[in-house]
Amino acid sequence: MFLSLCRMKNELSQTEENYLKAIFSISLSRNKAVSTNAIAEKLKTKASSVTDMIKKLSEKSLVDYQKYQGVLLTEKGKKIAIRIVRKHRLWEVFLVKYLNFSWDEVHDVAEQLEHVKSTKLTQELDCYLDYPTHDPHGDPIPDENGKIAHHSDTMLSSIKEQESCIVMGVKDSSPSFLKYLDNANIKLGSVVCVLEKIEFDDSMHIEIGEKNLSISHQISKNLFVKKTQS
Amino acid sequence: MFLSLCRMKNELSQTEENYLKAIFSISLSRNKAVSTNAIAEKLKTKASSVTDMIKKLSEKSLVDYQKYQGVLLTEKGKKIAIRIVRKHRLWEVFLVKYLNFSWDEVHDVAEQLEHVKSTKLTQELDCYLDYPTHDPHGDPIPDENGKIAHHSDTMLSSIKEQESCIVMGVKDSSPSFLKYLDNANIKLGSVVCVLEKIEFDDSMHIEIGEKNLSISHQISKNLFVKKTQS
DNA sequence: ACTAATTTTTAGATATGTCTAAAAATTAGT
DNA sequence: ACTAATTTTTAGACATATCTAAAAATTAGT
Repeated sequence: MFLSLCRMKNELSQTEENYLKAIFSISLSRNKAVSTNAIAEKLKTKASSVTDMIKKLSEKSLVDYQKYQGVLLTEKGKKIAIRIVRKHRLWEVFLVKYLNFSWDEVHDVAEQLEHVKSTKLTQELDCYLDYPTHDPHGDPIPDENGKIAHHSDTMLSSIKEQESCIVMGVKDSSPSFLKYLDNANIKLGSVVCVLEKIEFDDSMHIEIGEKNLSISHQISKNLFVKKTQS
Repeated sequence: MFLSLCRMKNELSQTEENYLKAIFSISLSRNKAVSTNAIAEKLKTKASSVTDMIKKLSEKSLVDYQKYQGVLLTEKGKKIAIRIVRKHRLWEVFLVKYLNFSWDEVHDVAEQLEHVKSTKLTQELDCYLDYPTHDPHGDPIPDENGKIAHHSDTMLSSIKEQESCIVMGVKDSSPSFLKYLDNANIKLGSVVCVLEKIEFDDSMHIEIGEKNLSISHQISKNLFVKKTQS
């Protein structure tokens, strides 16, 4: 018996899945071929390891690859990547909704849960959670067919003085940022009014839930918002 | 960097965890050192692979091992094995209770979920499920400190004519057996009355929920029961 | 107690995924 | 356009976990 179980069942290893996810995630921002270095940085590994893995994924027709030219996911690869993102975000919803996790705690556990293989599990979880469209950070959850509701792309930093908006998601979901938001009582759905913008450092004064607050540019440029229709 | 992530965090690989679980499971029935062959058979691998892994586990003080003499779990190893069993069974309860899995479908998925590492996850899941004491097959779920409620050890086959009992668990939890039970409407908690025992083939006629049924010895010797106090 | 059968271990390979260091190709600066 | 800097790939190792085949130890039969 020379084939591993993964190969026999046509299943991917966790590592392979993580590479696909990383390539998918990077190609969302820059829309051209993804560089070896970018993948290495994302996965905290070395470029040489990435080259090796890319060759393997290329042989499985999950990525299009030409030496020195970076990679792009094939349709097949993209489908798998989206399926993993879907599972990751569904589990995040589950952890927050039912298991008392806060939004800064879910990531590491969801990173593990996303690799559990069972179509029924994903479907039933989706149903149990009542088909959520967004995860606890406001990121959209792909549906069963891989369709992704597109994200708000307006940042709080671009809102003008005296305008109001609703917090739709976070661009940075590092625990430190999320804890800051918790502390400032900024949540998904919070209504924010921009009172004053300081030209000097791009910070702004905002009103949120009866309270006034000063936030740095670093904060405002990491919050996705939707302008309120007035 | 020569140490893998697992080693740095003092975490075990899924394979190592599966070996501990297998050794634990085997040592429950025969209470002496567990043979290399028995482990190999349980894990569907080769004796030589088992020897290699045992050496590794022995170096980590998870098993006591002497060449040619089989292995026993150390306290530390046993603790870890029990923790994995606990996680496995909690997930089984979750899958049946909330995700519409039947008792013959849960095993493979739970085998994957049991390796997810997060103390908080296990604790919160336990709480969410309302601290169940038994999994869907009637097997006891170890508590947070590793205490295991001991299992009923009476088999239906040992019940005398005209005596009644309650189904407490299954010894064999293969899908085919579980599907048979579903079909015959035999569940955990079902009240069974033994009407007649056939000496020739050890089969028996039973009454279950207003209906009469004939079951083979193969069935009756795989059902754990508790005699009803009358 | 001595052979025979079985079990267990060792030795040497294979496959996956990683790394370092050096070579090759690409991109950027003048 | 030509060097210099950067990026990417190759080559060779290493660690984990597996296997086959052969050797060693144990157990069982007479």
